[in-house]
Amino acid sequence: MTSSAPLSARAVATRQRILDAALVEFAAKGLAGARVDEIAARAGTNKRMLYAYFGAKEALWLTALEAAYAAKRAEEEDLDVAHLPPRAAMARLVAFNLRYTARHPEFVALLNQENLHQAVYLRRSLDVPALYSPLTDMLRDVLARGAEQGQFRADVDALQLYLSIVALGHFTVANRHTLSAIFGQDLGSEAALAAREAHAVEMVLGYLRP
Amino acid sequence: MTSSAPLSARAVATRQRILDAALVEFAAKGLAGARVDEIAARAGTNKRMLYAYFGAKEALWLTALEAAYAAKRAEEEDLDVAHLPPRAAMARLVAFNLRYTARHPEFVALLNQENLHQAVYLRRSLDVPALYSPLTDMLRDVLARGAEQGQFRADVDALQLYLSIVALGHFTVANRHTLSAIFGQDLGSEAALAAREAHAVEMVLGYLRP
DNA sequence: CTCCGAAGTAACTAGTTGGTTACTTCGGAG
DNA sequence: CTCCGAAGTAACCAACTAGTTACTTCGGAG
Repeated sequence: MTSSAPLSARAVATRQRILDAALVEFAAKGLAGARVDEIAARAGTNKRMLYAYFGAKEALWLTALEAAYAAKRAEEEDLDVAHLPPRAAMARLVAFNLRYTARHPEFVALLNQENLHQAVYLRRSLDVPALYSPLTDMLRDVLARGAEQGQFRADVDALQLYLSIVALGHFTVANRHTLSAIFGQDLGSEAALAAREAHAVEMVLGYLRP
Repeated sequence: MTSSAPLSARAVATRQRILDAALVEFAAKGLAGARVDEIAARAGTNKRMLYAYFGAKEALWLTALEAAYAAKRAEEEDLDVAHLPPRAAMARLVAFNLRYTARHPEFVALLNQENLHQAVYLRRSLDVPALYSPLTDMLRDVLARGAEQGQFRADVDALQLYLSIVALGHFTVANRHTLSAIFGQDLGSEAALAAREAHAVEMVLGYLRP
């Protein structure tokens, strides 16, 4: 069990390096395939300290997962679309989400792994509200404003649309290796991402057309 | 290395039971987390025969993955939309894909795992064309017919649309556990699937509207 | 009934790995 | 400079696991 006393600056730095290294190793190898020695080595520290701070491999996994959710939430909170007209705001939300997953394939990998675990670790998280995406509230607001102004249909299920927006971004990142093996194209290039983003935005806006 | 002589009916049956058991275990635990003893036990056989037929755990993984792709391809080949009007045909393709992944979460799990491996095993497959989905060709045909009849826009990127159709079905299955943990809803119920299907069809058709 | 390959059993090997113990060394605060 | 907690080192343990070996038993074809 980790100490609950406040950590010194040096201790905080070591802990953070372990967490960063864990993110890389868990994203590349999954929980079962990740190696504790490898994480410690990548962090420039040792197993002793890893166990001192995190207690167990599984506890490190959950902390890394929570940190990944928190990082996404923080970027979402910086997203301000309230001042944009509805269509531009919606395009912004779709593009943000697609680009976020493209920039953070490790987040996508962790989600996939946690679903393999049937979200067993996530359910042990004590901070579930922190996992909730502010995107859903922004989406509701933009949908309401769009409908009021006659730019969007009024009968949209916000949860369904949220799932679709996230799906459009998530899927190609999650499957980029098998898709590349089959279609022989690099889906991670800037050109491919730009095409993907344009398509996703058009798809969502096409759906919302009254 | 497995024997290349034709197998007896009994041998074929044992091999198939091992493959079926492997699919379950790999889908639940991933390659690194799966246990060979567990696969053998679930198949009602033993490690000796597993190694006799497959040679190594990784070879079993690739064979299970190829079998999963082949099973999907076989069902896709049974899908006949050529006689349907374009909109109905497109709705059919979208619904088929969404329902296929809902019925086969193990396929989704294997894809996610293979992307974790960066498709290293899939690239060793000697039968890459078998992995190619007939859906893409059907999609091109339906898009062309729809554009000819003025029911679809004419400037659609078929690959982008294919990725989106698959994404709409794949994502909620791939993330059903983390989404349930966060949103507190069972996305696998028939009601949820029906809502998801209706939404996905509307989204694609909305996008295709001229 | 016989025969032989399939199938099964059990022990084994060699290596791996999460986690622990028992120290020594380091680095920053006072 | 001293002190003490952080950090590191190295050996260790116990359990696990992929894969192998050396058999025995089973089951179907002839």
